[in-house]
Amino acid sequence: MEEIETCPAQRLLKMLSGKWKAEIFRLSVESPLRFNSLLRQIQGSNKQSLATALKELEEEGLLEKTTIKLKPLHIEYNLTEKGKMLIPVFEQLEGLS
Amino acid sequence: MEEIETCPAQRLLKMLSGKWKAEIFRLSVESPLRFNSLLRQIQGSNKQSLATALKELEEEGLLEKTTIKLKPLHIEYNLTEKGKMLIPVFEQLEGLS
DNA sequence: ACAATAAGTCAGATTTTTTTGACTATAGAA
DNA sequence: TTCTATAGTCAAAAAAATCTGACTTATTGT
Repeated sequence: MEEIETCPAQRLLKMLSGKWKAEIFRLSVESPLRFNSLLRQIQGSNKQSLATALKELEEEGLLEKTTIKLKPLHIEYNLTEKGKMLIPVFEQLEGLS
Repeated sequence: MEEIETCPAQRLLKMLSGKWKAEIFRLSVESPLRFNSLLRQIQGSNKQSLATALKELEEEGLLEKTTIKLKPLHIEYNLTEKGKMLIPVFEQLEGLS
């Protein structure tokens, strides 16, 4: 079903809607993310949902996935430039609470 | 099921999540809202969903419902002070798109 | 008096999101 | 070589959100 976009902020809001995305985003501001640590950090969450959220955040261009080819060869998710542009919005939001 | 709140911005984000809330919020910035007009303005929406969204926005303290006891006796929804505080967040969000 | 408009509610159906549990593939440690 | 960790995927189930259509009650307009 095609959704027409009427409200300009809606797209951005939608980007961060979903049960775990805001939390993932917040943690990504602090440091690079790794799948299994996230799973442990965000209690109540589950693999599938995190995997989906990460994939979507990636598709939206807020996070980028990198394979670190060092010592213990692993995968990292980092905020992109676009993602970083959202930080002030979050800060403002937090200022209101 | 009890949800624990970890991310500070999450509550605010949740306030405006839901298919129609952002749009309703945006329209409320422009002028007071009336149920049936909203229903006509927001194409694709439906009574039930709008009723629920309005009720929730009210509970969250972003909108307030007033019965206008004049000429054609009707009901209006207006942004509260709290609601108005969110305007700059929306503006910032729109600036990014 | 009669029809229309406003502002809903209610139950049930449909859709979307989120969760569960089982399973996979690769790397490193003991 | 066996065990553990990482980083997932897949199908199915469960839960949450949204939509539909019928119905309501009060107020206006004709």
